[in-house]
This record gives sequence, C-alpha cells and structure tokens, in this order.
Amino acid sequence: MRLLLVEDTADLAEAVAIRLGRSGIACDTAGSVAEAQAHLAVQAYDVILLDIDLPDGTGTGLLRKLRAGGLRTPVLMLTALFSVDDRVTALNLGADDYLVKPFDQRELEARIRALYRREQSQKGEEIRLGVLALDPAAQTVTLDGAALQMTRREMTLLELLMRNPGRVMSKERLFEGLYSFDDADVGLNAVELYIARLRKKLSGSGVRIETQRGLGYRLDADG
Amino acid sequence: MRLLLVEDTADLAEAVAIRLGRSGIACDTAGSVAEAQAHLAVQAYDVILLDIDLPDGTGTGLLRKLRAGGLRTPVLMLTALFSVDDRVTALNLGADDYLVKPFDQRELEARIRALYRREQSQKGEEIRLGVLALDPAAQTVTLDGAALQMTRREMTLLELLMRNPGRVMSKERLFEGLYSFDDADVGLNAVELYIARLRKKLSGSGVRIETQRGLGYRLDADG
DNA sequence: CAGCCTGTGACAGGTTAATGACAGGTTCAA
DNA sequence: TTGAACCTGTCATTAACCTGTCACAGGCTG
Repeated sequence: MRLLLVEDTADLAEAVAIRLGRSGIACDTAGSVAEAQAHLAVQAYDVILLDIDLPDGTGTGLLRKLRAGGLRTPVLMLTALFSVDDRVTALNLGADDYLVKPFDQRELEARIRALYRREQSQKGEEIRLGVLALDPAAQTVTLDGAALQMTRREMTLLELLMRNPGRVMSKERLFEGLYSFDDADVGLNAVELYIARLRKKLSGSGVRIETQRGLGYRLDADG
Repeated sequence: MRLLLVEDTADLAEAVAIRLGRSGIACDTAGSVAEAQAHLAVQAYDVILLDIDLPDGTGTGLLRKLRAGGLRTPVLMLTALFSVDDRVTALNLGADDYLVKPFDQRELEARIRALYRREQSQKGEEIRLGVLALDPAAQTVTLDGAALQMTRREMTLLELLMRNPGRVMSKERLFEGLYSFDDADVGLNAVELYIARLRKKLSGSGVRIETQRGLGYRLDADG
C-alpha cells in the first residue's frame, strides 16, 4: 500500500511515517499543499492522510480541488480541532474518514487499513496468466497448483506485472510501485535484480518476462 | 474470532466481554449506536451482538443501516423484552439469531460459535488438516486421535490458521483476531511468541507453520 | 567496434523473526 | 487467604534471510 501524508508538523509526520513504514505501508510525506500537489501529480496513492492546517492553505481546500479534479483516492482528514462544522464540511467535500489529534497510532493504522480494504474489496480476487495464479489476499503464488515461495518485493513486482500482462512496464514505473520516496537512494538496478530473481523462480512456468531494451519489461505467456 | 458487543449496560457488557475473552474471543464493546459505527468503520468483525435499547437509537435501526450498507456479518440481537413483533422485525431486517435477557452465558457463547461456524461455512463441527483436528465448539485439538493440550490463545491462533490453510496471514491480521482494542498495549511480538509455542506443540504432527518473512505466516500440511 | 544497457553471482548490512528467561497475573484448591 | 501451577506477554539475545550494492560479464545497438 502506498500512502501520502500531508502534515506540516515535521516531528509528527516523521513519527507516523516510520510507524507506518514498519507495518509495510510505503509512506511519502508532504509539508504543504504545494508539495502535496507535486507528489500527487507524479505518483498514484492508495490512501491520503490530510491535515487541515497547512502553511500555504487548508487541507479542505486541497481536498476540494482534488475531488473536483476527479481524484477518487480515499482521504482521511487529520486535525487538532474538529468542530461539527469542519467535520460536515470535510465529509461533504469527499473525505472518507477523519481523526482528531492527538490520535492513537494504532487507531490511525486501523482506519487506514479499513479505507484500503474498502477500496481493494472492489477489485477482483485472483490474477491468472496461463498456469500461473497470484492471490493478492492470500499473498500466494501457485504454478499449476504448486505453491511458489515469494518474498515481499518479489510478490509486489510480480503483481504489478501480472496486472499488466503483455504491456511494457518501464523500469521507472516498476520502481515506483516497489519503493517510496524515502527509498530514494535505492538504485534502479534493484528492479533488474528482482526481475532476474523472478525469472529464476518462473523458469519453466510457461510465463516469461521479456526485456524491451530501453523501454522496460513485459510479462508474457508462452504459446 | 473477533466480536463487537453493542450494549449500553456497562456492567453486563463488561461481564460478557470478560467471559468471552476467557474463551478466546476478542471482544470490543460499544455503548451506543455512534460508538458501534465508529468501531465498525475501523475493524472487521466476525460476529456482532446487538442490544435493542441503546441511548442514541435502537439496535434494529442500526441493523437496518448496516444491512443497507451491504454488511453481511452475522448479527445476534439481545434484548430484555422481545415481543413477537420485535422478533419478526429483527429477523426481517437481517438479524441471524436473537436471545432474550437474562440469558445464560454458556448459551450465548454456543450461539455465537454457531453463527461463526455458519459464516465460515464449515460443514461439520470439526476443522481438519491432515491428522490434526480442531473442534471449535468443544475447544479441543486432537492429533491422530490423541488430545493436544492448548491454552486459550494458542487455540484461537490455531483456529485462525486452520480456517485459512495455505493462505498467508499477516501478523497484523492474526493480531486482530487474537486481541481486542482493550489489549492495545500488547506488542506484535506476542504473535511471534504464540507461533513459536504452537510450533512446539505441533512438531511431528505433519502440520507446520511456515514463515513468510515480511508477509506473515502460513499453515501447511506436509506432503 | 565502442558504448551503453542488462544479467547475475557474491557479499555486507540491516531488518525481521525465533527463542530462552523472567515477571506479573490468574486460576484453583486446600 | 495462601500457595502452587500455569498462562501471558516483555525483553534481550541470537539466528535467519531478505535486500540492495558492487562488479563484471555479456549482449544489443548504432
């Protein structure tokens, strides 16, 4: 899951990001409306955490703009003071949930997962390609019924590829799906590495990852 | 199993929660419709116990809303006075069962387990995996006929795993089934601990718990 | 043929999980 | 009420292994 945290209190933002990161949620942070928009222009997110008080505007203002622009990503509002009016406004503008500071980290995480679950539950279950099947809910990959052992990163990469079979995925695109901005120091070579590891595990599966030199990779079924 | 108890009589709620907790059912309580909705927005439950008389509305009203919203979780209605009309209304609204106060705690628990079992669509009482069998009603585990001694938490964890054999269950997911909000201070490490204890008891049983580093745990039968 | 892109083995570092020891709490019986 | 047995969860230590970098080989492109 990839999440954008818009919050100008650096301490709080960092604490939340670390905590969520530990739970396997890739978390990018923005300290202002402008920064948030910059991130949103470049990166797709599964959930957005939005503080109301921001140095260069309000979270509600940003939310209105985003919804007006057709963005449907679930938004969870955060704020120190939440009057009934604020709350009604926020929900009317298209916020999906809200949380009053100070909040319990565990509750925050639970709500994030609830939003994510709701979003994901609309998506289908198993992804198949030939005899290869990936079940995102069960986090399992089977090859003709036999289980394949995958690590977290391998699973994420394979899911990305299987959701776009036959289509060329650029190395940068795959990288974005695998890493958050905090992992900015990770080299693009890491993608190549995981492609290699996946190929090894998929060898003889009737599914192969083709290299499109200079363009990216494409997942194909034999035949 | 994770359960939501919606009941405004604090004494009763606490008594039931403690009793159920002792049986390995993680029980959150809500004293009002609003509180119940807050919990439901955040946490998935296996069963809901719903009192009819609540300070800010009625249980039937809440039930109607929940069903209208597409929630299919089994609901057991509780009430002091249950006229035939109430009963018919409740069942028509999508309640799965009802119980008239004062009720026997054992009967309550039996009905909860019945609803849960039905939800899990387990035909027989028993869940089997290889030579390992778990009887949720009797709360017993047998290995090739020989009884295995399990503690409350071990039993709950094993049941969670046995109901999802071959699926990777994240540590967080297991934690949710094992602990209620009241146990918020318990560390995730506790799950690891019980996995270790289960493994010890299951050694040589032909059933093993595989670790998927970074993803969770998976119960598998040898072979 | 030169230059760049990609593949891959090996390795170091860091994170995650396993586990033994321990303390507090609960249960149960006397 | 006391004590014993046992269940629970924390902590700290150790082990496992996932991750990503590096380096170099090989191949594609122009």
